[in-house]
Amino acid sequence: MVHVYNTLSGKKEPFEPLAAGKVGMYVCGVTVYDDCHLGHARCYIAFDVIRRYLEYRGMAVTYVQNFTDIDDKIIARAAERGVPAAELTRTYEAKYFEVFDRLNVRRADRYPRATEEIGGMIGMIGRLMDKGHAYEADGDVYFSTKSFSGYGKLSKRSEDSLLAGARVEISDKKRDPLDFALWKKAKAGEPFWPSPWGDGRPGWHIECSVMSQKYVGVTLDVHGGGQDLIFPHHENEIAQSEADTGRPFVRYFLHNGFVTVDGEKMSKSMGNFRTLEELYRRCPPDALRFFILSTHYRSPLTFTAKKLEDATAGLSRLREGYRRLKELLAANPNPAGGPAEPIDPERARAEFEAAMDDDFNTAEAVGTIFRVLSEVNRLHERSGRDGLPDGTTLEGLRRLEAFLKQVTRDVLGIDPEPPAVPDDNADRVSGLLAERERARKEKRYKDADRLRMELLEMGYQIQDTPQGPRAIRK
RNA sequence: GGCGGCGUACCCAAGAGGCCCAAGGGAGCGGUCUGCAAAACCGCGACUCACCGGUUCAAAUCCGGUCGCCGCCUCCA
Repeated sequence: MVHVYNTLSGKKEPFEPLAAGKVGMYVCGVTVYDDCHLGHARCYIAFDVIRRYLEYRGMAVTYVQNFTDIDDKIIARAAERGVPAAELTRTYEAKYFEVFDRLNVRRADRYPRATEEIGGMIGMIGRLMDKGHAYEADGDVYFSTKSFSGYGKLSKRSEDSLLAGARVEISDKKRDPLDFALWKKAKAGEPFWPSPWGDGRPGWHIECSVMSQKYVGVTLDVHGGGQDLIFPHHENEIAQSEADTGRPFVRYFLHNGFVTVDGEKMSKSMGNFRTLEELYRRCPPDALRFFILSTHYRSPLTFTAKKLEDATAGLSRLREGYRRLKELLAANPNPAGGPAEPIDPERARAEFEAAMDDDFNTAEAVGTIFRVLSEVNRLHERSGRDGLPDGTTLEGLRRLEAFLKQVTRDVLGIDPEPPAVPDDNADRVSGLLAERERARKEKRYKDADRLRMELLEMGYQIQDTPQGPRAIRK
């Protein structure tokens, strides 16, 4: 049974979707006016793995993620660059896919754009006005937070405590400082759409209420995003949607923790963010993904170059272990013997599932994988000397291999054996390798060492194993 | 000021009442292998979970307090 930490209750709860076996999931997407950074990566990797694990558990998941392609920042950035807003947003949408494909984040079933759902938003705003939850003021439309009794239930704030913050935008158009904009009157030179309240554009929160309802359903099983969206974004979405439909908006609210850099939140306003493109120049995307999954998704994550290196080393250890398992299978044709299994694949699976069932604890899950690989390595070591232990069959190892491949590649999204990139140097490398072996046999160690250096400079590390030398591309 | 989170070995990070006298990764050290290395593999590693009290037969895990760090309350994943 999957358990998830629900921000609504502040507790872990058994995960039971509204319709058994079907999960409707909506995750707040990016505002497309700038490059994506590590914080985005953490969020979308977390929800990617959540989606993958629910599918692994046999559920059919509908996953929708929006693009916010109209807002103040977009307008400002477009003006700054002298390009139309729509051109700017399309550029960054394309870049979004570029960087997230490389992180092996599976694509959502749909990526609705705010600008293509204006009609639906006007519809919902109209319904909210009819029900007395919204009011028009000089071309703007605001949601009346006082009209919705559950306001504050997600972020656990009372009206008083909200007001005490006193950082709410001051506007004399609002009847109450906590009210938020559903529709904003157009200023000169801004993109606008016609509406019953005059030309304007939607507020930020309304798009998610409208698009999630349209593409996922009235009640979402899972709604996700970063912790910074809890207030006001998700709080406001609840108010809009529940005031509109009278039904629960979300069963399980899931929020990922922040990425900090040098002890501070990484964000656009801090100017300390690491774009993904930038990071890819320093480490492979799969190592970055592995790094992110090494911490539970709700915990804070501090970025340092050292941690990235540690993760890279950890990932290659994982792959080396998997390679050895394959080697074990290939090199040991089914020996005669009884049914004894050196490693129990079912136990490995049970441990992995227990970790993931517990609020998608990928850090623990990765630990279970390393534990079983450790056993694989020991077996590999032993079999190198004496062959597989008496009474061993390969059936269990085959199942273990299938299990490892499934959970690392399909659930965690990390291929245990990444497809070999074509290597133009292959012939030359094996030539040099053979030459070095000859030199070693003839005890011309100076020559052998020179060849080793030569290969290293080409980017290949030699591993001398009992089975002969191998060249590993760095 | 209000709300929330975090503090576990040299670094990172799971664990949330007894399975823990605490997973896993990185680094380090010891060993195997090697012509020597490197790599790889194996082994070792916290009498203890920021600190102080308390509850309990039993606490890293619950409660109270203290200290330190961070986030949200304003656009933000």
